[in-house]
Amino acid sequence: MSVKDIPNKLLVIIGGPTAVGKTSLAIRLALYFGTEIVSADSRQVYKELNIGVGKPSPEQLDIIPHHLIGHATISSHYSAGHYTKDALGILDTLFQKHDIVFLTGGTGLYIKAITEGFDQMPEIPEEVNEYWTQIWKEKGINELLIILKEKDPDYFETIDRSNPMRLIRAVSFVMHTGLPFSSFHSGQSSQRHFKILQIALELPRDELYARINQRVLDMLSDGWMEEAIALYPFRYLKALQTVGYKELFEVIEGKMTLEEAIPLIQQSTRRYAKRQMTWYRNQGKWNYARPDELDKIIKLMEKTM
RNA sequence: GGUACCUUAGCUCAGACGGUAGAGCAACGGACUGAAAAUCCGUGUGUCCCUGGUUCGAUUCCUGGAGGUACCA
Repeated sequence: MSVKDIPNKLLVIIGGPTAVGKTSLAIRLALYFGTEIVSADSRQVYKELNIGVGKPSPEQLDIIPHHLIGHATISSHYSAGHYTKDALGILDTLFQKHDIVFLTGGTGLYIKAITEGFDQMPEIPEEVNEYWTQIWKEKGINELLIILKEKDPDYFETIDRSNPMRLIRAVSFVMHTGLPFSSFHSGQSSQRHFKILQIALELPRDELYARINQRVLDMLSDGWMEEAIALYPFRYLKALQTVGYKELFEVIEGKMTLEEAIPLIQQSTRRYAKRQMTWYRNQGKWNYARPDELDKIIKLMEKTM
């Protein structure tokens, strides 16, 4: 029997900005409902990244089985497309055993891929991407705009034309496949065989920012610097374009001291949190709750089931 | 205690024959289909220290306070 024949399956998504308390709340809920947790975090997928990305502790991972944490390596070019496939596969398996499954993490795009779907597209080899990145670096953004305007005028009209990464992706796609990128953007939501309840955790901003500042200090005393030193040789990998690691690499290079880096790491983490909050406010249908409002969340779940 | 200088946005500071003001950083708002902890776009948020005076009009000039900095005692 496949999942599509079983009604009344519920996926509860716990979103919210970094450091708001997603992990511990999800564990409490998963314990209460006797189920498991799927992560939706674009940096916790890497086995080499630990302290600085706020992975659940080994003790926490012992309490509740977690999925899609540390299953990829930093050299593997893991992306939202891979995640979508992996996550849907795991959800299928988990819903064989459980009526309720929790999905939690801070990466809005990954969550959106689950709730609304992600169009199937041909894989673009990494070298193609690197080639056009090089062109951009050497000739500037205009070169990419000219190509895109010719090969995919529709997408050229809608794309953010000052965003190099989007342009590189679009040009790579168009030049490699010979097809307009826009023709793959159906904008259609996928049907899922489970119900979805989205809960965004929130805290007053002062409180959240204080937690972020403290968490950066905690991570450093847990050995974040040592982790960064070990990862320094890999600093150019995409996986390491990550809040905090970037600053610690500069400390290693002697460009600043750790004392100077700490406020900068706290600041970029706060900015990251702000971007996440913007996402939740404007993408998808979220119910808001504080991280200590367990009862409210359980009631919402009962109403949905 | 005396003398000089300073007090304008969250911070560092510009500025205006007198017509309620602007930079950098910070902050805030936004976008978002394969790097999304990435990347990109937008926005000045203000008792111009307080108090009287001159003036049609004072943040700007004058008086008197308060706070700060430096030097002299």
